[in-house]
Amino acid sequence: MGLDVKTLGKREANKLGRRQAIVEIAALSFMEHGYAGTSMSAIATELGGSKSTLWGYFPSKEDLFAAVMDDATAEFRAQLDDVLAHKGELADTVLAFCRKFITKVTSPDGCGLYRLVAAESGRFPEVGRIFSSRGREPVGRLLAHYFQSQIDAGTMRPSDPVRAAHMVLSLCLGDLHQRTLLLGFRASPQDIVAEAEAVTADFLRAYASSESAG
Amino acid sequence: MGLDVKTLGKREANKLGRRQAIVEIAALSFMEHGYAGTSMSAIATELGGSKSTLWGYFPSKEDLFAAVMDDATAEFRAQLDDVLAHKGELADTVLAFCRKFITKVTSPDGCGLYRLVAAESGRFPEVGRIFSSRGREPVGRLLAHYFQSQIDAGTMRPSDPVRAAHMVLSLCLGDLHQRTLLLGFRASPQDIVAEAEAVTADFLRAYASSESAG
DNA sequence: GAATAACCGTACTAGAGGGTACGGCTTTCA
DNA sequence: TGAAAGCCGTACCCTCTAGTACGGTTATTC
Repeated sequence: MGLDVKTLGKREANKLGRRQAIVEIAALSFMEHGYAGTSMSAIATELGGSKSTLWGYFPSKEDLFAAVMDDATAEFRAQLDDVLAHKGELADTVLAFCRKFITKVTSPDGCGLYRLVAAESGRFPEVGRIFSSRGREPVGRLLAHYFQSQIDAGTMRPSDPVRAAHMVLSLCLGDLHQRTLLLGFRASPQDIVAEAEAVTADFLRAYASSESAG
Repeated sequence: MGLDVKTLGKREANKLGRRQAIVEIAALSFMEHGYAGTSMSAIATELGGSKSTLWGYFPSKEDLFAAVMDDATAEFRAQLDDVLAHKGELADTVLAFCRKFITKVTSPDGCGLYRLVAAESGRFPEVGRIFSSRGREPVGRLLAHYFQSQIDAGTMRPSDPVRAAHMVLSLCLGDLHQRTLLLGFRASPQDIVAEAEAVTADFLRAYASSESAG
């Protein structure tokens, strides 16, 4: 928010820091054990504090979970906004986007978050809603907007930019992501680059304008 | 296995039937509430029987879960094998495959299974392994094999059939699947057909041989 | 230096969960 | 017809969990 730590007293600053620490510990625990598998007592223990303190910050397990989701999606969105900020050649931009995106969805963090969301979005509809509204949807919109500009510029053939964006996003959630999710595979930077190049190639074959296609 | 119900006494037949009933009830419960969120007592209650009976069939919750996974993946694989059995025109076959596949991954069953697997494969590596080894991998192999035959026949351009298969599978786990998974969206048959046609179109643009491309 | 906000540890309630034990009823099967 | 397998209901044990209560301790603030 608009608050600067410097304008706060030590008490308030410590409180904010402590809250953040709780959220981060809880996020790890939720990602590792799921919602039902995570106990408040365990969080309090790992935090080092007492249960009273924990309940002082979050009046219930559900509130803590909501705070974790808020925190994680905000960070997710910030990173992806950043990825899409720069512009350059179509192939280079798409490749860079895919690298960043695949890196995220094959990282332990991203994978854990995806697991958590997939598991709980059935029981807690707002979990999926928050994740979708702050993750996939805005990223898809930005990507589609970028593609529209490329279509106008003639580097992409006339087509539906929204579908093109969906294609790239789906391809980025491909083999590497599935193997990470299901088999615990640890993708190397080389793996990620290779997959990003494959995705970019598939995309260019389907959507690049004929004169610029390889 | 190779056993025929007719060769069994009533006792054995009843026992098998009862076991199957338990597995099906447990599957629903696991898909709806997750592993940790499912209680053995609840399963026993829904089964109509007593806890003793339940423990008589499965000595622990983990054993029951494993049985559920085995059952679900076997059915999954059988259905997908069936889908890939017929052959015809490239575009028609791919479209039919996509329709079946997308129908499955946007069905409540398929979605629940995917949720369950995604959630538990972190804690139980064998869950993801079983699912992968009997779902995505054999399907990918069959699809790649089919694509190789099409490449040989000249209807697909020379390319890596494995990557082409990955592309189709990834695209089928696209927008519709994500919306079902995260937002509880109920896809209509029309939605599924539209997505299948879009996937097929993207695939053909990227992999059809130039003379047969539209 | 005193009021106070935050923290700690611990002990507690109340409930739910996995898993066990047991005595009696029903069905199969020889 | 009678043994045995299977099923049922219930009461039970032990552990874990969410959440509460409370008295003492540290750090901030005025």
